[in-house]
Amino acid sequence: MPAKPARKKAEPTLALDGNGPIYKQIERAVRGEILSGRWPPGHRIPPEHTLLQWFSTTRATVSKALTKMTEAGLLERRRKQGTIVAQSTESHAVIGFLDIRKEIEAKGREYSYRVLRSAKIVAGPKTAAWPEVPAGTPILHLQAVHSGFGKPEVLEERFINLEAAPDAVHADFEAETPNIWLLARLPCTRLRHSIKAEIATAEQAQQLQIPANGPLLVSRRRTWADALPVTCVKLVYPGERNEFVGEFNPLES
Amino acid sequence: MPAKPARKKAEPTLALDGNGPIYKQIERAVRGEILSGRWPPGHRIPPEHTLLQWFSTTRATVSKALTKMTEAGLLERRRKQGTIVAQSTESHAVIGFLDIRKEIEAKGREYSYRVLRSAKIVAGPKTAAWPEVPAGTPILHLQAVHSGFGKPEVLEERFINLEAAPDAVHADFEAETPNIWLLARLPCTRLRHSIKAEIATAEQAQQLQIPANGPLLVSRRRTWADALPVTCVKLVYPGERNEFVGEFNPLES
DNA sequence: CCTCTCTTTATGTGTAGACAATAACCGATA
DNA sequence: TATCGGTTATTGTCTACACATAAAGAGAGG
Repeated sequence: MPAKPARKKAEPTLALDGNGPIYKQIERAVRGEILSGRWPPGHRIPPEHTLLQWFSTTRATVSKALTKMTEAGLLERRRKQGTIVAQSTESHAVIGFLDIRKEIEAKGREYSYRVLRSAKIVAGPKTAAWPEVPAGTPILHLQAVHSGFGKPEVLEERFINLEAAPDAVHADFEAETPNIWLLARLPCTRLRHSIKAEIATAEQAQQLQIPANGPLLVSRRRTWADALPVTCVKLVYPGERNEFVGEFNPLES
Repeated sequence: MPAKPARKKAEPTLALDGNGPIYKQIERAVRGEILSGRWPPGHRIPPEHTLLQWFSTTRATVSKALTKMTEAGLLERRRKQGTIVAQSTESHAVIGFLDIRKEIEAKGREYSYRVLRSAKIVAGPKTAAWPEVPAGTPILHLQAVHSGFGKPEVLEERFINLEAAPDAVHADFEAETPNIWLLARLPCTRLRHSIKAEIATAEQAQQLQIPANGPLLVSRRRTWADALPVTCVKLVYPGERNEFVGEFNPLES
């Protein structure tokens, strides 16, 4: 005798849209709840067991969708506790740091790289920006300009740890930029970078062919191969002409 | 009659290290080959079928490891064609863009947020930095200062689309910064930001209490909720005192 | 009241196998 | 030779199930 089903939960039981793989449909459905605010930050979403019934699929598929969203920072999952909507939707952003050659060529300009100075030194006061190398370490000190159509675009000042890359003294960096040369030889297992703004010195302004005291965007990067410091590079961009742009789309991937 | 086995491949058949989940061990093993240069960019790695034999596991597990690395940009996979090591080992980096309040409080300073100006305007020449809103859209225009111990740290100029967030006119942004306020109400589905260097105007220098013509780091962000532009914000940091730092460890996750 | 243990819930990881989709490859044919 | 078509290798997605692991909660014993 079928008595009144006595609404068990009255939850709307999300629906799939039939587009593409099931795990992506689940992702869209859940994301829709979050983005619409129906599932606010901190909300505990139904457990996998419930979702697999709503969507008539298996745990592996539901889990794949939720795990992906967790990696994207949209959800937080804990055993026993369940899955909750993450608190901070915005946290960090990705910025493109392409190969400078590609950057310049992408603007349709002919690329050239010219080494202004190349000297073998030892770590000391000159490498103050690179505190990780012990004083006395042999270092290759490079100063160079990246240009497009002969017009200087970026200044580069680089230190290369010759204990990590002894061959660097013989390399032809006008044929292959140090960045590329190093990457091809030594794995980069750690990278640290920073960005700041500075005012152009007279020398920099002249080298970049910009007015004196103009703004500069300075990017400094240090890389390691395992525990061994490999290189420290300072890239100087004219502030007026350059902008680092990043785009982040929480909806995808 | 067992003839000489005639070395089939002589491939070293990578080994697992026994630490943690199998798929992570596979990840480390493969990453090791890539970072060491033994598998250079463009190299075709053994198909899943081979790897699952090397590692005595199943396709699902191998696939999980490789798919994860693909999402991280280390590999490229195509049906039938196989899996190859991605060309650009270095491509982009993550930069922390935390809540300014947290940034300042992390330095141990007492945070305060003061609204300098708040005006209801319509989109037009004043919102040139925000081309996505059609002219005539009602906009809330805010100017504010983030301070630590009373000392100005960051200038903020913000536009809020009142069609997206009509309540913003009544919000008390000194109690809750616009960033937090908006995030709690509207989902951010797309975010676009850029960084550039500028020279402080007299007014900015005075507001930030820095010398005139000093360097500034300018970050501009625009966000969308689905297709609807929500806010456009320009954050101005004194270049001397601030640095955006990011750390990236290709070995993890 | 506190602490310990047991149970329960939910996610984390793994196995085994299936079919689908894609694109390279190879052979047959015009 | 060039093109068409079938075969095959490889990844993409899914089902179904199993056991491991973390943590909350309940109950027993002090």
